[in-house]
Amino acid sequence: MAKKATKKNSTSKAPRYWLFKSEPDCYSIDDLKKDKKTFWDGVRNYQARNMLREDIKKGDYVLYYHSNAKPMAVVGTAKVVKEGYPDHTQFDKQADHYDPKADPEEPRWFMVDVQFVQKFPEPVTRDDLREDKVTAGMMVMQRGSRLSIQPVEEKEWLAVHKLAGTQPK
DNA sequence: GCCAACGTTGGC
DNA sequence: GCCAACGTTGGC
Repeated sequence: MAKKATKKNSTSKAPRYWLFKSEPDCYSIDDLKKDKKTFWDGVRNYQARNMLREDIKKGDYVLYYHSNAKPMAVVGTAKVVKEGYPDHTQFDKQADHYDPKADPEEPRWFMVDVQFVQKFPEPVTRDDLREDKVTAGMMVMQRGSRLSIQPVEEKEWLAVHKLAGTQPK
């Protein structure tokens, strides 16, 4: 049944913002810069999966965060160029994130494609993020925040760019 | 290297 | 369905 046209449709209106974590030893902002574009494979957490499958839309903006690294920091940005589709590495026995229980008929794990946008002149470190009132409240700064895909607010997106000394693109 | 926070697994 | 054990993440 069709929804009433008067229904407020706030979800599809504004551009949306996310933070993607990556260990630079595994795949860094420089790798993305070199490749221009990549598929974001290997996410094996249901909460993150749901965002990849349902919430993250083409054109959304991504803060690129280096975890388990020196320094731990937001190091640049990317944008979503393809919405959620099955992560083929779940079926690949050779892959790091092979999932023996995954069923090709009903894939469990999803990924999106992201395109390089910019690398910040300097990384915005956790110390930097902690010192700014807005960015201090980001999910990634919360204790025990393990989610590898996180929603970001527009004001946080803007504040990170301010700290980076660069314009959002 | 340590350990807190979490998610997952498996026994009951 | 509970919950203890275990494994992983990820900051410090």
